[in-house]
Amino acid sequence: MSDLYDPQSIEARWQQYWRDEGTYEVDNDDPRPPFYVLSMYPYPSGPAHMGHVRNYTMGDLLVRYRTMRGDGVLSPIGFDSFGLPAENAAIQTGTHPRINTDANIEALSASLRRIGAVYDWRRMVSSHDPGYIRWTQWIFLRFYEAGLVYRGEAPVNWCPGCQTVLANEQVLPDGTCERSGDLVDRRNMEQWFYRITTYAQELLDDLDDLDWPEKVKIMQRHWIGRSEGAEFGLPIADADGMARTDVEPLGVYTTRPDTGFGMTFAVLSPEHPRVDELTTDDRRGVVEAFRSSVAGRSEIDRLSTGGSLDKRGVATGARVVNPFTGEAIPLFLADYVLMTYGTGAIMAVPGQDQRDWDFALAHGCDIVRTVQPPPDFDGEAYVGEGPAINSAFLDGLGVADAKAAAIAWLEAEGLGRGTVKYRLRDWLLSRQRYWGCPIPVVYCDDCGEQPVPLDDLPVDLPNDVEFMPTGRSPLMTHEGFLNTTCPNCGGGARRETDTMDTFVDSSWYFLRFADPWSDGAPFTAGAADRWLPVDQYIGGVEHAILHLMYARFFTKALADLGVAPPGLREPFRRLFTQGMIRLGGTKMSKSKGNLVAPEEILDRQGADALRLAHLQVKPPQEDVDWEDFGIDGCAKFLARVWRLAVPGGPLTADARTGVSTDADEVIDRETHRLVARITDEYDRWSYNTAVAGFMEFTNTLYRWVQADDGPHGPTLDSAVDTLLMVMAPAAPHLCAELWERRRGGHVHTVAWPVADPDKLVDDTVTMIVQVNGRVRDRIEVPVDIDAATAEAAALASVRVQGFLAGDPPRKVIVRTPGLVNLVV
RNA sequence: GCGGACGUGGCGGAACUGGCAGACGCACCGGCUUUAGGAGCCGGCGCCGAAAGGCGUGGGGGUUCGAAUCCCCCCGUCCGCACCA
Repeated sequence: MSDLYDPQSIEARWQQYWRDEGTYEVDNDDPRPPFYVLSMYPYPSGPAHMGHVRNYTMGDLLVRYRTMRGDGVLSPIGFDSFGLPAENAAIQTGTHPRINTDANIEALSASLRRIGAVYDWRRMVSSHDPGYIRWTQWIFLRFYEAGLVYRGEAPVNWCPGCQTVLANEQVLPDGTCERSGDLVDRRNMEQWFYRITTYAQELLDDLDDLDWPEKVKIMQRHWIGRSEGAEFGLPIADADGMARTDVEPLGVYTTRPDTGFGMTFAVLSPEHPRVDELTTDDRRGVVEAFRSSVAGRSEIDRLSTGGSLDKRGVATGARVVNPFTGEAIPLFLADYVLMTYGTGAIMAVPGQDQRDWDFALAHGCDIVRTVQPPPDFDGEAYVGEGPAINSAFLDGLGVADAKAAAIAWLEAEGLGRGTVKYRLRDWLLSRQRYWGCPIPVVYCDDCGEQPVPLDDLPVDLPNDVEFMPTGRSPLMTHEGFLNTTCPNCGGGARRETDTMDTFVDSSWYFLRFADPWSDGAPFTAGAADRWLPVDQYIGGVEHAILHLMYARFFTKALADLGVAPPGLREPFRRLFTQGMIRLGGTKMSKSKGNLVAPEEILDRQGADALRLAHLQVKPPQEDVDWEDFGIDGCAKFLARVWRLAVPGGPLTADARTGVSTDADEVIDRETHRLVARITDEYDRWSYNTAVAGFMEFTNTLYRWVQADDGPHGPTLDSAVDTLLMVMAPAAPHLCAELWERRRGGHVHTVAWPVADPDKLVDDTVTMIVQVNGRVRDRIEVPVDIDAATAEAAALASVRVQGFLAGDPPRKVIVRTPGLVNLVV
């Protein structure tokens, strides 16, 4: 063994040790208090990139720290191994996705080990394991049985590049696919959905109690988009403008029922089922032309076009009756009214809605204000608070009161009712691709749609497939897969060829980790009860909506079905979102080709230096530029610790005399302060300052070691040992190696040190003396100094007297023992 | 447009509850080691000023004995969401 710091040799050795010894394996009957640390399920794209390193370094630090604190820490790992990249690669190279995926999992696993991240590898799962597929399908079928899955025709987002449909969440604001970047178009297709909207209210309410970044909670609230309003009918008007009683009224939804008296027209979505019925013959041609011009456009395109409103809507020729005023008002179609929100029809109130205002001007409709704007208001539509006007029985009421009164009136008249709507829509889970979890349903000519019996799971993917350059799923033409028997009648049937969105796989993996050996259920409720919810979940903010919302839905649904413990309402108690790594000002990503490979750094400076650099460079939750990383500085620091701590080294304590000096007391206090400080910083994710703490303490030790009147050997030894303990979660290899050489045994299994509170305060402190808030002197005083003595000491200062100019201070503020402020 | 985060030396950042602004690191400068250093150790390092001292946390105002921190207005950067009825 060399006495020089040689990360390569020690890191490989300890990585092997942790694996061989099973140091971080934890059983479900472990007597220690359970603590579940989880980093987000990675997609295995090959060796780890810097983003992985950052994520898994944070997680690993916590795993090791909590273990030293005495917890039985569950630290599992698995791989989100289904998905398009592997299938696209298969299309290009002809290699089956399973082969690439397995190789990538191996590569990523090796990377994680190389950065020193430790897991209970016995619990590893991958989405494409038949044993995992089985339970993903089992959950689907249980949801199916419970009515949480349905198949329905719906306008969907079709990505021509991916040859599949996408969930709304997977379409970017500019209307392109988040994966391929292709422009998504809109078509009607028969698809599978998870009924996530059943849980909309609970998903919203339960956010309040989660210890998550406020930013993520706000994003989720917005995505769920609860709104309160009223739904009511607009009677269809006859030629005289009178309400017809022989035709169903047109249902509209509004959040502003208080402005009903200002409704001067109404607007229908172009795909509304009643367009044909209501359009008058003279308008039919124009309406049809408008409808077909809108038909091909994606929802996002329709909602984000800024074009002038006269082109974006047409009159139907029909009129409806405003039930508030009894007047007949025109009915239009407009592209921005969507069939998928509310009732697909709106009442338009130009006085209180700018878009309606603009539309009214473009189409010659009346404008009536029903909320009194303030005197200085010079805008057009007024959306603020104010008393109702021109509104009969609502006049004078504020917005909230007027809303309530309007709803009460609608209900009393039998016209409508108060309602709550959500922006959240059901989760479209089917994908027309091969490399995903097959949807376990068959279609029988006689019995129709039939779920696959639970005992027949898993429905696995056939391996003998050919990938077409078109991207069309090979399942659609694979006779062996397609042909099956009906579980109901035993006759011939065809399998569903759609597979599941990969977000399904990541919606329950954290539960499987609790008991991956379970063979009678996806996990045992007891194990889930023990470990869940995850005490600390760690990942990227890019999953703020999709993954986290879906996982929350699954957890709630599984609990309600009795699969998960009934009290388990949320999967992740605490969430930490770490920042991303940029290079040259842009996000590092494979597609941008600006990746910095961790391997070179691991080869040269080692895993501990890379980990430390990630921790030190910035607060963990912030984005960071790769240019700002100080790997060399961290490597240099680690070598400094090595020289200080390695037995027989140039600076180690055994070279010193055994004579105790005053320095012993000082260094002992410093050591206790270090423990208190690092413990606090670890607890609040202040890893960058923790690294500063290691460095400061090391600098202090260096000065003492080289001082003539420094501490004696045992005191210094104890200080160095403590440094190794508190650094062990951050730089595990170096600390394990030095600890073993100095003390024997394993630093990661010793108890976390505890600071003696008495040693955290000195007998004296430096008291600041200010004159008019400016620091003028510093005086060393006893910690228990009283106010009068402190004031006297401040006034006695010669430096201070120079600023008082002989006059007594007008006012004296004393904050013992730290500060005296003299005001003149 | 709406929502959020943020703005501190040459650079990344620190200052947790209103009380020493600039910890720690990088870069730079100097010294030591008989000095081969891209090694090691020690020291310096906000700006102006010879000094005393003054000025300093994006800009402007305010609260306070005291503000990087709290309040108001403005400017700028980044990130979400975006014609949702």
